[in-house]
Amino acid sequence: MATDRDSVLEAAVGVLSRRPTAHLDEIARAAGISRATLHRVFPGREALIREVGALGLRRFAAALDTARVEEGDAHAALRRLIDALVPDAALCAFLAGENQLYDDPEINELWEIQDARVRALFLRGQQQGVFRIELSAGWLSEAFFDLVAGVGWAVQDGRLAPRDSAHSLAELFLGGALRRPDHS
Amino acid sequence: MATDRDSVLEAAVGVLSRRPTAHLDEIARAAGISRATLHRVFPGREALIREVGALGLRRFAAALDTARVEEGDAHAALRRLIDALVPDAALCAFLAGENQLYDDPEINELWEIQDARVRALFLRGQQQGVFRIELSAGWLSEAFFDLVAGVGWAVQDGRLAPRDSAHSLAELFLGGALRRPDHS
DNA sequence: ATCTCATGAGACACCGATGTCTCAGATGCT
DNA sequence: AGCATCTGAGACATCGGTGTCTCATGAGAT
Repeated sequence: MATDRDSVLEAAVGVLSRRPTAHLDEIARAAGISRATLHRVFPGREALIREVGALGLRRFAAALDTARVEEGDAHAALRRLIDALVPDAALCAFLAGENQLYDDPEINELWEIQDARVRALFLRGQQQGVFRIELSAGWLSEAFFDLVAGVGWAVQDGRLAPRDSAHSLAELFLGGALRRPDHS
Repeated sequence: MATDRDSVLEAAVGVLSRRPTAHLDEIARAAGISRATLHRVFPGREALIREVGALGLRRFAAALDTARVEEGDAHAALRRLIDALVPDAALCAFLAGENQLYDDPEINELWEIQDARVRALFLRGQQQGVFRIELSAGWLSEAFFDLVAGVGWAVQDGRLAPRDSAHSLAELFLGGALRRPDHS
């Protein structure tokens, strides 16, 4: 039952995204299982971390797919991406904080692919004239991911209501902090 | 010579902001000293981490002071804060990623004070009509810090030029990713 | 030149987390 | 009921990082 593994991974994310050094005891307790069973499902800590990373990247890729980021107006595509990504913001927060994963070439490659898709989205948006061109697509994509991770942390710690998260992220990232003077 | 301690801390930040679990060996090597000397300067790992956090908060507070965030137009104050904060972005990246520090009540209190100053800046800006009021001051302040940390990581990893960092941060955070349609 | 002191290299014990094992109890099926 | 299977609790051994020590080296001072 794949759901079993995934539910354990889900619980692991909840702990690891906040404290990457959490002991296996905590993770097992968070998953509602014993440390012995955790070891039966995942051979060891390293494997668990890798699986969490892989899950995060699968979800990330799935969000890019469901948002159809390669299609249509870049602005609309980014809004779709935000809606698709925010439910997995905690996973993204984990990915952002875990540089240890970058040792694994397989994980690294998957990450590169998804990251390139996001960069391409921003580049396309710049070409379409909807995104600012003074900021590099690389920086836009990186900052976007930083804010997604920030949303994940804030929601987990109760500083941001899950209902507001997508809106807060979209408005800040797209529109910035300054009040639009509009045409005054 | 206090500079000695600080230079070690500086090197420690360079390593710890990227890998909070780095061994003392790496930190010592990064600082150009032996593990033995590192132990002579700081009693242990815990003390070192605490000192790095304290240094980060001192710098953070100093940046808030030099930027005079409590004075004048909130927009201009925030731009001053960005300029003052960006040189220590790596330190902020460390602070953002290190939740273990929050056990220490002294560190925690210092953090609360500085964080409140930033929140107050955004609140004042909202009252002045320069910052958007649809986004809570808390979220603005948190997102701002996330982006500062992101700048720190990006610069450290060479993905963002130090020269561009302040400008990239200010433009994105203040103006958002969308190209201003202005009055078309 | 000699002395003093800081440093680096290495050895060593300690400790905590991990990984593996066994066994008892629970669950589910026939 | 009897059996198979899974799980949790606990007891180990192992390993890696940390903390402490000693000793040799080298720079600087007198």
